[in-house]
Amino acid sequence: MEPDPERKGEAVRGGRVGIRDVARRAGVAISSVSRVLNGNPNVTPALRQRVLEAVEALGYQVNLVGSDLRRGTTRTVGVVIDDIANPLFAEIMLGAEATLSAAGYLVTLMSSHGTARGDAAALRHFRGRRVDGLLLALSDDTGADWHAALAAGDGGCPVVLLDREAPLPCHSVLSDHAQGMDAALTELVGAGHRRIGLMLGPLCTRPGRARLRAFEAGLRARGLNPDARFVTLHTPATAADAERTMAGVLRRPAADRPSAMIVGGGQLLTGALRALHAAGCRLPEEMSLLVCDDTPLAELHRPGLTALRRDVIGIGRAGAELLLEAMKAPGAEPRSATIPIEIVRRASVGPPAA
Amino acid sequence: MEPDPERKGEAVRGGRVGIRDVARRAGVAISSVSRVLNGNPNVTPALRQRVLEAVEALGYQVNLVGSDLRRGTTRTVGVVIDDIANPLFAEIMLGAEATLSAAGYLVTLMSSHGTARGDAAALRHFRGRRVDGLLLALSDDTGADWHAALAAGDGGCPVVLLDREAPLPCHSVLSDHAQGMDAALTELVGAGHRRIGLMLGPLCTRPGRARLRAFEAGLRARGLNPDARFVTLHTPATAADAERTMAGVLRRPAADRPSAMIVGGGQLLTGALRALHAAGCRLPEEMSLLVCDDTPLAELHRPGLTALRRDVIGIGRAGAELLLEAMKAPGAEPRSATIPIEIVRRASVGPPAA
DNA sequence: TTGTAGGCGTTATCAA
DNA sequence: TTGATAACGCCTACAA
Repeated sequence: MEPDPERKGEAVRGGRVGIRDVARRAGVAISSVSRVLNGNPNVTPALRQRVLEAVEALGYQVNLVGSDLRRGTTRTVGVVIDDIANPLFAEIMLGAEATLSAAGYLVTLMSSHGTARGDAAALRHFRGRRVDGLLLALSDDTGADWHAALAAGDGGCPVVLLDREAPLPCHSVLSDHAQGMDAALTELVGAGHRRIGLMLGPLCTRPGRARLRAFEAGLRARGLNPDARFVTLHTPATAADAERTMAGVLRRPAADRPSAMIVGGGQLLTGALRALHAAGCRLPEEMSLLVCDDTPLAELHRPGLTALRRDVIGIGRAGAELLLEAMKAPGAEPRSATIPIEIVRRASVGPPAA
Repeated sequence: MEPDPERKGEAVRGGRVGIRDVARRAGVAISSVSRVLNGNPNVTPALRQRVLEAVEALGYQVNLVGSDLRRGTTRTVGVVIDDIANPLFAEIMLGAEATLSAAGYLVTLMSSHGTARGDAAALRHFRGRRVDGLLLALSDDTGADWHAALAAGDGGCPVVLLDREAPLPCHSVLSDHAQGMDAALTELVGAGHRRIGLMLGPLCTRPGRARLRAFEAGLRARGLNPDARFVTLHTPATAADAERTMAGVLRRPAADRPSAMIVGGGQLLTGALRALHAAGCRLPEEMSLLVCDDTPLAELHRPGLTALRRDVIGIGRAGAELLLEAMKAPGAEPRSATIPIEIVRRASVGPPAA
């Protein structure tokens, strides 16, 4: 079987209709088809008409891979998220997408499953596919590998970090966790608590580190000592993990456990509440509870949960805006936006039992 | 300024290091670099060594766009989700990603913002970029445009619909909403309810349609008539919208409003609970509540919310498995998996007040 | 206004 | 085992 010269490349093409087929059918040059499809004004209505008919008749759809390759740009930005189950994530995306799509960019997303490997795979995919920009909430911002990729600078696309940090200056949107944690401690200590516990996610991203640091510093500044037994890290921050931790805390005699707990974001609250309910622990009579992120669960739980809140949509929006600027002026000085955190008082904080 | 022949194409290339640069530096042919990078066994260790050194030294990263174009395949599947804020979405992704990444596929995601335009944009992106398969939970499965794209069949990649339906046979994962709604009605009617209200999302996707149909049929089968005043559709299904609806219901005199409400998935529960709390309405004494999807909020709310539950991770897994088969045998007969729904009894359903 | 042709970065075929 | 080369599908000077 000799390859039919009329159909060369057909095996690789997969039998799809290509721009050539359209051109042939319309009896015009390939470049004319391209012009019509890209809205180039220098086209006779008659020619446009014929091309459009051929496109319709053949059901042609552009192959954007060819287009991307030729143009060297994709009008697409990639978002890497560590934990797609985080209740805040949807709102961050909302803010980012609104801004970016208004500017003509498509937004695509990959989850990195809480692992540095996932980060690397997503980065390889997006950079390799030549997205025009990247919004990164990586699973692990402590690795040296992606720092190198950032440092490469030239050749890489503009990047904005979402509550992550790198050893070199970098565009980023940073929540003011120090301020938030301080407000939390003020609230709890003000209510009379001295034994305060803390449940956090992993330390390999900024929120964990910032919250822990602020917690320890804040306690010391108030003349208290963090009790290492009641500060727990959860990697990854699953509900099941948090439930075990909280159950363990609740098994201790009341006098020997924290009178108040601060629970970090992500899925931790779900697990903590499961354990609390299972133990029949009343809030705030038997224990006070303060959550690091405000969610419908925190709001609608009875009693309502005192929580830290930030403008989550604003995080996405700020990230998108920084990215748009960076894509416009790739060389510009790294800038970062800071998102304030406020406390929302509800009913889960009260005076300690003892 | 004449273009320097040594640097031709540099403007378009954007000054990135390419495979040519690596080849030149290593003193080998381009094809040899490609072989090394793709793990082709027919390569001398010495040559491999030199190439790897050059790659390292230049910080070279493959341009997957070129690779995609040449190969005609991407080892990537696209997922289109109507509502990224839906609490179930993360678990669907979890199930799908586990299965697909084990099979060597990367999973990328786009949200379609609850609009048919969003669906179209996402589809154009993914198909145009030649993903190998598509998992679709579109915002609107009633449009003729994407049906045409599906029918095109040849030329398009394999597709699995997630709780969506098309006029032609198609791979799909379908939740058994009829069964779920029937269980819900059995529960409520069994508790003595006769006036049952329903809050749903839009009818432009299957869950809305299937639930509504089953609701009406189920009531009639039990000798009851659905009261049109208490069946509300929400497009899109936002919390604010649901809150308004529920507040409206609660403003009516108790004798003239439903004694039980069934609340659909998505964000509707959040809004409904806000209104219920604001009105100080006690569950189930003053009204019974049953939710169409089980979430942490339903579980941890006090009183616990009776809910319909399905194996959400299983939806993603089933979708991924169907897609893997379809990608292996593109011509195969469309198959569909059905996901059962069960009821989880908690405390929000009781006898009617009157 | 339209056509011709070159090249984007890669892989695969073929010859050496 | 290695190298030269021809596509993949598209866009864009440039020429006509």
